[in-house]
Amino acid sequence: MSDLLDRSALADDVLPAARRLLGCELAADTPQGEVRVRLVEVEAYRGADDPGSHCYRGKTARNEVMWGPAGHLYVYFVYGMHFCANIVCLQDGVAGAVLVRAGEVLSDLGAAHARRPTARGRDAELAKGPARLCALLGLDKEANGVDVLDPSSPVRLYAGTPVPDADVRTGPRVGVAAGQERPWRLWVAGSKTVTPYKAGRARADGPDW
DNA sequence: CTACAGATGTACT
DNA sequence: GTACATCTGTAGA
Repeated sequence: MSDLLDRSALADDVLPAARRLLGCELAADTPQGEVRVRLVEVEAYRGADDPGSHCYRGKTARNEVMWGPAGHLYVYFVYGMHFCANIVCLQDGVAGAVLVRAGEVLSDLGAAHARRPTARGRDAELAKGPARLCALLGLDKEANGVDVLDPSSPVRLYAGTPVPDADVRTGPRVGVAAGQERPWRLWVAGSKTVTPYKAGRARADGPDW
């Protein structure tokens, strides 16, 4: 058990925020009890200069919370089927968020498998991928805008155990215009729960953290 | 591993 | 209408 993450860890810029979110623990109340995961893969988005961001074209009803204060959830529905969750970063009025892409289950595995039968008993598939992680934690449009740094919220973000620099890997994003190859995807080396597809090539030499 | 079908919100033309 | 801006599950090799 650990304390909630400090909100200031998300305030400065999306890349250091993403770096800090690795190793944090996201917990949600579900009918099967509290489900908790350790974040092992994240991806940073910043509205102003990222064509891949939902906010690149400005504020809409859908992406509104991404423009708000840090520490809230931005949950959106995609492809008519799936939910994905971001943790909002930066100052109120500035669009930025970190997409949570994968996690390792820390809570009861039986309950987790009951929530995600399509994992077919494979622990590594419980929360591998942003929509799977949302399904596991029960995050849907009801969770949009929730403050995960409020201890009374149904979804909470704990500081967890920081990941050493030596274990952090970064990769360029794919499908983004040339010149945007900044290491905005970060993951924990060696985790079996990281989405391997669209493999941005791993690099141990990140920016100067 | 690769391929593609899935069911349908959101923002665009 | 159409593409999709952050996909998943299943089938088949």
